[in-house]
Amino acid sequence: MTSRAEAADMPPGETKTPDRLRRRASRLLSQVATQSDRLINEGLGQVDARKWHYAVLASLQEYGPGSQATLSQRTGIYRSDMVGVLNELAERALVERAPDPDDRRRNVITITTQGRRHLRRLDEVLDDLHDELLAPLTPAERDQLVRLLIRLLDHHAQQAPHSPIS
Amino acid sequence: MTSRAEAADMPPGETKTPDRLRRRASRLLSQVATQSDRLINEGLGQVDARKWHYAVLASLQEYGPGSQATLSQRTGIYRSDMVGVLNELAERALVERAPDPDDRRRNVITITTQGRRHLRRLDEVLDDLHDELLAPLTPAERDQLVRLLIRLLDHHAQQAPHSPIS
DNA sequence: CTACATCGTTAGCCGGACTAACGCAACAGG
DNA sequence: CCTGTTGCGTTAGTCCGGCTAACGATGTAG
Repeated sequence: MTSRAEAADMPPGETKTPDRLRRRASRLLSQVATQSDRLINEGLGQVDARKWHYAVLASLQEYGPGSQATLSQRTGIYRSDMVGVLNELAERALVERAPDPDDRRRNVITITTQGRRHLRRLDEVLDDLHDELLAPLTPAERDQLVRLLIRLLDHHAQQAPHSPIS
Repeated sequence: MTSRAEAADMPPGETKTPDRLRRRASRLLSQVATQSDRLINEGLGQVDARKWHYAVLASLQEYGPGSQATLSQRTGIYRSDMVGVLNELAERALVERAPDPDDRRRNVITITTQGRRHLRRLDEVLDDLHDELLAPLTPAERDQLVRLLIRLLDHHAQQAPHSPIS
């Protein structure tokens, strides 16, 4: 319908553009995302971290302390999974989980000094990993890619379940 | 809670961009891929299909019949999962699975006429879905995105496990 | 006081990527 | 001809990430 004219009525056996498989954005996205995830997970694994650790720590550093629900929205991590992530972070003393005196249902999560140090380390590691991930692209292209993805995300993040901020 | 405490322990002169969470390509990729997957799955679900069906059918149409192992490489679907996909396709008579006389270990998979018709339908559906997925982008930008992703994929697909063609 | 919403937490589902192992067939070399 | 190796299809199952459901404790509104 909304594709390049070519497919209207083709004899059976003829194709439109020869590599539709390769060009379908959905396929590309999921495949590249898979590669990316593998890379990031392996890399972060070597410094005893997971990508969620980064998300939470960065969110804390940039937007300040918050309840688990808040962090959940900021990072896009489900609050059911947030529990485990915060456990891991608390174990490592990168984060402090204290009951909120003003609302005893909540925990206030604060990043510790160690946490900040660790975050800096993770930022370095991630910079390197992204260098590897985006190796074939020039800086301008990397920027372009990021911009495009952000626009897609912003467009779809609205009516998404749980609709995360980032 | 939304206190932009940044200067907290930032070494003077060295300022991180404030929304690193939002700009990390790895995060963007996985988030957009998730949205994309949701969209595609829902859309295809409404015509009793999965994205794997499309991958296999398109591969058959474009590169001709092949063994399951061949299809596996062409589509990136693991051969252990290919079994199930082909079962589904064969149930629907979109594909024929016949033993290869030349090598009795193999099955030769052929697309049927029904399969070709179904593929055309799927292509339409996918065109629409991609229109929705890429809605915020101009045609030029969509193309740019696809190009960038292809380059990333090609770069990483080499040393990947199972290293699929597409 | 009652009804309802929110928070943290636990448990569990589901789909997708991936591995292990099997039986079978093909093939290469002695 | 036998023998070890490799490729094939299949089964089973692991692991992980996104997501739902439900609970007890707490807060809030009528």
